[in-house]
Amino acid sequence: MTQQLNGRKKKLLELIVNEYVSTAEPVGSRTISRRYPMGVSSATLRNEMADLEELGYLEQPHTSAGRRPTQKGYRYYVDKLLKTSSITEEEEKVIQNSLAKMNEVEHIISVASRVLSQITSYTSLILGPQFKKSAFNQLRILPLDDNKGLVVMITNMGFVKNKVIELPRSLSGAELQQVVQYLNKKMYGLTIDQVTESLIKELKRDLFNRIELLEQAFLLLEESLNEEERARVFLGGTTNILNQPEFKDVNKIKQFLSLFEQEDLLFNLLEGEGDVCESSGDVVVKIGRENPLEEVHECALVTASYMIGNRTIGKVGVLGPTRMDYDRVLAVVRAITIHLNRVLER
Amino acid sequence: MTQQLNGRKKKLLELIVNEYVSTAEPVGSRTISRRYPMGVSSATLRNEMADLEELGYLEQPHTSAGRRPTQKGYRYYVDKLLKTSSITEEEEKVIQNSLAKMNEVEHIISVASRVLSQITSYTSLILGPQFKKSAFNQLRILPLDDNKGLVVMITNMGFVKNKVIELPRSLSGAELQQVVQYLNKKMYGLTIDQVTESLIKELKRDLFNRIELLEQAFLLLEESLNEEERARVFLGGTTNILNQPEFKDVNKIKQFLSLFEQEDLLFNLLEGEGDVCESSGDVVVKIGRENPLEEVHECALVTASYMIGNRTIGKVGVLGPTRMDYDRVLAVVRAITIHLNRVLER
DNA sequence: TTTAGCACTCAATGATTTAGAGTGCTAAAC
DNA sequence: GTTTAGCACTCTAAATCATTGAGTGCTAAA
Repeated sequence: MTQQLNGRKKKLLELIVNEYVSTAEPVGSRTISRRYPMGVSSATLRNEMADLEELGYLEQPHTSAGRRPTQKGYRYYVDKLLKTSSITEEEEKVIQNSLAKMNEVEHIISVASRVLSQITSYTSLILGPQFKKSAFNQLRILPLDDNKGLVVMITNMGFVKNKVIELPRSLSGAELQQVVQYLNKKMYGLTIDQVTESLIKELKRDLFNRIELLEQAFLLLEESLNEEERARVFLGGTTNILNQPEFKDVNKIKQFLSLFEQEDLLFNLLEGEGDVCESSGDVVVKIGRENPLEEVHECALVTASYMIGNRTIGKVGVLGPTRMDYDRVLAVVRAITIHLNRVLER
Repeated sequence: MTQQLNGRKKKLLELIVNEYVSTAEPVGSRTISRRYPMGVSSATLRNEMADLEELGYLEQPHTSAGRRPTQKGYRYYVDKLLKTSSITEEEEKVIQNSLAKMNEVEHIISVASRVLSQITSYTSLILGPQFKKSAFNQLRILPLDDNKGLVVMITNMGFVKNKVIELPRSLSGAELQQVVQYLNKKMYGLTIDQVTESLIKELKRDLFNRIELLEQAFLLLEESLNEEERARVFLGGTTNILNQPEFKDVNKIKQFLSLFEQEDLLFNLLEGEGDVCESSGDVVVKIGRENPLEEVHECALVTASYMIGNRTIGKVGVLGPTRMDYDRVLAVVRAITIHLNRVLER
C-alpha cells in the first residue's frame, strides 16, 4: 500500500509537515518554494503536492487553500522521515536536577510528569508503578496496643501497604505468629496479580478455625486486589492544549479535558496499547484514529515504558495534537524514561 | 453602608438574582413584570431597578441592556434573602449510597468530591485530611531482613506513614528498641506540626552516639515535615465550568483551569480563609473579589469544614461562577459535610 | 407614586463586499 | 518527458454596512 516516494516527494512531505507543525496553517506551494528554495518552481511543487494528496498523505481544508498532512502523512513522517535528534543540554540538566533529589516514588513520578509537560508544552501522562505487578515479599502484623494491630504487606519492589485492624484478645501472640508464618509461606514470590480471590478462599479454608479472628487482616489483601485495581495516572500540563489553535472550540476543549477526569480511560490509553508491537521497549507513537479512544482522534500519543530492574512497571506518555513536534517529543520522552529508570534503580 | 431595602426592592433583587442565575442573560424590567406579576408595571420596576443600580446592587453591561447583580448584589442576596432549603431525597440517597461502602479515607474523599461536583454541576474541591494536624502516636521499626528495616509512624487519627531503611548490622536489637522507646516517649501526643526541626535536632543530640546509625530513620520524620507540607486537594468536575456561558472565552478558561494544576494555590484557597469568621463551623461563602486569588475573581466559593471527633481536619468546597445557584449549593455542601463527618467517624 | 408613551441606545445578527492566498490547467520552454 | 510561466477561478477571512429588537430614561398625565 505505502508506495515508495521519490526523493523529492519525501523531502517535500517533510517540509510540509515541519512547516505545518510550526505554523498550524495549511501550507501552499508558493510558501514552500519561497521559504525553502529547492531549485524547482512552485508550479512543480503544486504538481507534486497534488500527487501526495492523491496518495493520501496530504489534504486540503477547502479547494483554494494550502495543504496539510493527513494522519497517513504524519505516520509516514514518523516512520520514514524522522531523524532521531536529542534534547538540548539545558533540558538534560533540567530533567536531571528535578529528579535528582527526590526519594519517594510517587513524588519522583509526579515531578517527572510536571517536567515532561513543561519541556514539551503538551500534556504528559505517567502511569504510576503498578502495585499489582510487584511480587509479594512478606506480611507482618505489628501489635499496636491491646486490641489493635497494624497489618503490613511488603512487596519486592519496596511497596508497602498497611491497614490498622482490630485484634481479638482471644488470639495469643504465638498463634498470631503461626498464622502470619503460614501466609508468608504460601504467598512468597507471587505477584499481587496472582493472589486471586480463589487463593484467598483457599487460605481462609486452611485457616478455618481462625478465620473470624483474622477476617480483617484478609480485608487488606482483598482491598489490595480491588481498590488498587488501577494504578494512579499522573498528569501534567492538562491545559497546555488550550494554547493550540486547533483547540479553540469550546466543545472540543470540553471533550478533550473531560478525558482527564476519567482515570479508567487514561489507564486504558496508556496500558491498553503497547501490546505486541512494542518490540524494542522503545518509544511508541499513536496518531489520531490509530487510537481507539474517540477523545484523542485529533491527537497523537507518544509513549514509552519505564522499568525497575528488567520489569516494566509503568508508562510515560505525551499527548498533543496530531500536529505535534514529533522529533522533539520523542527525544524528550526517551530522555525522561532513561532518567526515570536510573533514579528508580535507587 | 448597606442600607435597608424596602420590601419591594428586596423582592425585586431576589427575582433578578434568581432569573439571572438561571438564564445568564441580563434581565430587563419587562421580563420581570411579565414573568413574575407583582401588581406593578414595568415602568415602576424600571425606577426601582435604577435605584438598585445606584445603590450598587445591580449593573448594566451597556446602556440599553437589562441588569445583572453585582458582587454586592449577590452578597446581599446570600446574607439577607437566601432561604435555607434542603436537598431532595433523591440527592440524599445518592450521597448516602456513594459514601456508605467505602473504607479507606482517601477513597471516601475522592468519591465525595466526585459526587459533589456531579450534584452541583460545578467544580468541587476537598482538602484531604491533614497528616500534620494529627498527633504522633508511636514509631516502630520493623526488621525486614538482615540489613533492612521498615520504619512505621502512626498517628492518633490512624494515619500510617512508613519508609524502608537500611539498618547497619552493628546495631543490636536491644539498642534499637532503646532508641525507639526514647523517641516514642519524647514525641507522644505532639501533633506532627509540632515536631519541628529544632526538636529533631534536639533528639539527634540526645542520641548522639547513635545518630549515624539512624540517620535514615530520621529521614522519615523530616520528610513528613516537608513533603507532606500540604495535604492533597481532591478535585471533581473541573471541566463543568465549561458549560457556563460566561466561560466561553478560551483565555478565561485557560486562566481558570490552570489554577487546578497549582495545588499550592488550591490549598491556600481552601485553607487560607475560614480564619476567624467561621463562627458556627457552618458554611462560608466567598464571592468574586472577596477572594484574594485573581483566578477566581469571577467565581464564588462555598466551603465548609469537616471533622473527625471535634477536630477540623479538612475542607469541602464548591467553586462556580458568581452567578451560582447559592441556595442549592449551600444545601448540598451542608449535606456532604454532614455525611462525611458521619462516615469518617467510622 | 404610578403608569403610559415615546425617543433613543446599543449589541447582535445577517447581508454584501473586498482582498488575498492558493489552486488547476494550458501551452510554451527546457 | 519534465518543468515552468501565466492566468482564470475558487473560497475563506476580514471588513463594512444595514437591520432588528430588547431595553432604557424621561416626560407628562393619571
